[in-house]
Amino acid sequence: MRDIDIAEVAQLSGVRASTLRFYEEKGLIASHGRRGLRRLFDPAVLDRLALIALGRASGFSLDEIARMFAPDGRPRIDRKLLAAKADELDRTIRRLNAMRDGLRHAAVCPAPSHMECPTFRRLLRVAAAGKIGEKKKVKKSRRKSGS
Amino acid sequence: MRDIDIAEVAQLSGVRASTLRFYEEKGLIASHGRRGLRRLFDPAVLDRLALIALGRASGFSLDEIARMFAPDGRPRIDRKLLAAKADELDRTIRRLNAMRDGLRHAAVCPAPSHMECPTFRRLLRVAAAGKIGEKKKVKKSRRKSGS
DNA sequence: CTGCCAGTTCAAGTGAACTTGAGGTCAAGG
DNA sequence: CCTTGACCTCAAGTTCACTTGAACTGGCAG
Repeated sequence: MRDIDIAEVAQLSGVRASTLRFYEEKGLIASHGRRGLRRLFDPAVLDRLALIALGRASGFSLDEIARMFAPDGRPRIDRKLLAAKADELDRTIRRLNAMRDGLRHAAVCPAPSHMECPTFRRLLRVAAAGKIGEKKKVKKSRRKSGS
Repeated sequence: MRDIDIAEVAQLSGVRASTLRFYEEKGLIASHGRRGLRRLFDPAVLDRLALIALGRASGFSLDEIARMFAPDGRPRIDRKLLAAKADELDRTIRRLNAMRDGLRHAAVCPAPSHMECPTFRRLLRVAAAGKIGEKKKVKKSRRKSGS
């Protein structure tokens, strides 16, 4: 099963063909040849896509991810950068934990209005602090698979 | 100290004036009047901004946040929605934890290439799974206060 | 009274990450 | 051989969350 076409890559990875073309244009992935005009990919592109997904999920931009690949295409990830991202992620996780606890509480809070609940107000302070301090946010993509 | 102007709100909240106008236009906040043409805000707008920050930080879009306020302006947050968001956040956190561990490991991994490291490959599978499953991502904002 | 400057409006621009549309091509099946 | 349909290219469009620019206004200091 050497060389799979874009439809298959899309199928196997869950990434749209248009996105795959976009990624190729950006230099994030490479097609290995063509059959007629159809791109042919090495199955290893699937690993690469997973790596891209990983990077995105960890807060890297596509450009940052692109920079992680050596010109030759093999991942050459800067370990210092990695450690820094891990730390950043750690801080994000801590804030998210506070958020989740706050939300969870607010969901069952007996106070008539959330504003009257001390726990909720504390959460608010956390949110505000995060915002003023370093402002980090989570964003879910709006595409397919409704939760 | 009744009624503060936009510059003060910006100062106190860390939110730019342009953003405040944008939020007002979107119906997320309201100015209570004007002195000349300058908007005057009730200091309570600061709570509201914190609430907005909280929402953003928890993954709500501005539109979703807007829908959380009753027409009269008081927050009328759906507890079920809150619980759902908390659960979502929880899943995100779990994935982020895996990411962080993976990054952390990759940063110190002795394997010559990350691709040859089983731990890194496991991380890749987590990333791919998350991606195909529900695809959630974290994004940091690019504004002020360099990390 | 006059000018300044921080505020105002409205439209347009930005950047990230894609998606969509129009028009074209080609390998395979009937 | 000819149609078909999946893929191609390239440009433009979309969404989100703001920011920026140009032109204007008006309260307050001097």
